[in-house]
Amino acid sequence: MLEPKTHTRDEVGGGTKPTAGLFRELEARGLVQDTSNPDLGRLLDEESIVVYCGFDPTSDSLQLGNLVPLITLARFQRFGHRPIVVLGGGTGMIGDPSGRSDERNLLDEETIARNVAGQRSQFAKVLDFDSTENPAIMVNNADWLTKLDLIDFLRDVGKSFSINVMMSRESVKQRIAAQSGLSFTEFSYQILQAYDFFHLYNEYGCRLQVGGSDQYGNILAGVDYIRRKTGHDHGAAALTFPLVQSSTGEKLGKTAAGALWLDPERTSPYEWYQYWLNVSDADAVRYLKSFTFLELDEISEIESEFLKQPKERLAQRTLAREMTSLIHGLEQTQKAERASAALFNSHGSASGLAIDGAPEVTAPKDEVISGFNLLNALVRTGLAKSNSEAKRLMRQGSVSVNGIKVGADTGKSSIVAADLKDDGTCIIAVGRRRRAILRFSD
RNA sequence: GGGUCGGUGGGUGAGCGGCUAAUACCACCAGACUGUAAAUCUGGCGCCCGGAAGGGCUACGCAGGUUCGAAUCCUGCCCGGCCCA
Repeated sequence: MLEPKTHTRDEVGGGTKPTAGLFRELEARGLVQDTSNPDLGRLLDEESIVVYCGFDPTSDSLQLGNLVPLITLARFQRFGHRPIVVLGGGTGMIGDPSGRSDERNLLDEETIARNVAGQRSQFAKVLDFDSTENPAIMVNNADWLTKLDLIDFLRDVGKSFSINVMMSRESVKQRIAAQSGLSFTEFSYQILQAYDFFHLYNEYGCRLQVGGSDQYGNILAGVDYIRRKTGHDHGAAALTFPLVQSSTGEKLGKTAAGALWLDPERTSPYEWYQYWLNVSDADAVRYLKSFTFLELDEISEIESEFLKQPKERLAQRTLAREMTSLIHGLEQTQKAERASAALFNSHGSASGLAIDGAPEVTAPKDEVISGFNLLNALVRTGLAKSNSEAKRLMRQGSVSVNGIKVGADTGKSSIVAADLKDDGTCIIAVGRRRRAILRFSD
C-alpha cells in the first residue's frame, strides 16, 4: 500500500535576503488572483518585505475558510518575508460588507475580546512567532482604531476618499444593486481597512496586503490612500488569491455538522482528518498545492502515483495527513490515522487496535445485557442529531453494527452482548463514511 | 416625518384564511453503483412518542387581536427597499 510521507515542519530560510521565486510559486499553487503591482514578483525576490493580512474576530476559533490566508502568510514567512496578523478587534465592530448580502450584526466589545483571545493561539500553529530572523507579528487594530478622534479622522483621513470611488467598489455595488441596504457604518469599512494598511505601513514598513479576492477593493483603498499620503507610486501593493472552491463550485468546509473549526474542541482532529480524506479526486491535488507546504515537484509525484491508482487515494491521504499535522500536530495525526484504520480497514473489528481519537461513547456494561437501544446509540455517538434522524437512518437501511446492516427489515433494534468484541466494543456505522465506536465498560 | 412595498425553514424564494411542517431550487444526509472519490438514479431533510399507522409540540420579524381555524386578515412595534419631504 502506498503511504503518504510524513512531513515535518520545514526549515525557515535564514538570512535577511528573501528566497527567490515566491511569486511564481504562489502562481503555480493557484494562489494569485489579482495584484496591483506588476513588479511584485521582482520586489519579493529582491527585498525582504513586511506583509499583512487581516482576520475578523467573528468567532473564538478560526475555521477552514481562514486557512488559505493564514497559510499564504506562512509561505511569505518561509521565503524570508515578515508576516503580520491583524486581528480585527476594531473593524470587527463595524462589519465588512464584502461577500455579504445583508447588514451584519454588530459584535459587542466583550465578545470580540473573547474571540481575539481564542484565535490568538491558533495563528501560532502555522506562523512562527519566535523566529530570530523574521518573526511573525500579531496586532489588534482596536489598538489604534479606537483611539481615533472623529473630527480628526474626517479631516485627515476622510478627505482622501472619494465617494465616487467608494461607491464603485464591487462589494458596495452589489449591496446597492441587491436592494438589501448598506449602512453608513458598513460603507465606512473600506476606509478603516485602508487606514489599517497605512498605519502598518508607517509603523512596520508594511508594503503588501494579501487577502481573498473579495478583499481586493478594500486592499486597493489602502494602496491608494498610502500613495496619496506618501507620494510613492509603488509604496504599497495588493495581492489577492482566488476563493478556493470545490470542483462543484461549493465553498469548502460545509458539512451537516456545520463549519470546520481549527479548535479541536469544536472539530475533533479525527473529523478534521476525515474531512480532508474525503475530498473528491477532482480537488485533492489542487488542495495539496493550495493548502500544504509540500514542494510542487513532490506534489507532482504524488499526482502521477494517484492518477495511476486513484482508489489508493494517495492524494487525499497525503492531504489529510498534512493538514492534520499542521493544525493538530503529529501525535493527533497518528491517532486520527489509526482511528480511521481501525474503523474502516478492519472489517468492523476494533479489537486490539489503538482507537484512541475515534468518536467513541462508553456505556455501563449492564446496559447491554438487556439490549442497548440502537437509536440511543446513534444519538449518543453523534452519528445522528436527533431520535427522528436516527429512525430515518434506520428506516433507510443506513445503519450497520460491526459491518452488518441492521436496517428496519432486519428487525434488530438494539445492541446485545453477542454484538460485542472481546474488548467490549462494537463499531456502529451510518452510511459509508461515518463510524463510531461504542464501548461497554464494567 | 409622509407614502408605499417587503421581512417565510442553513441559503435563494413560493404561498397570501382551512387541502401547508409549509411548493421549488441550492446546500446537506442516506440508498443503489463504487474507492470513506465523482457522475447518475432514488429516498430523506423542525422536534418528541411510536415498529408502523398515527399522534403531540414548536415554527413563517416581535407583541397583541379577529376567527371554529392565521404564515395568510387587523392593530402596534422593530428592521429593510423605493418614492416624497
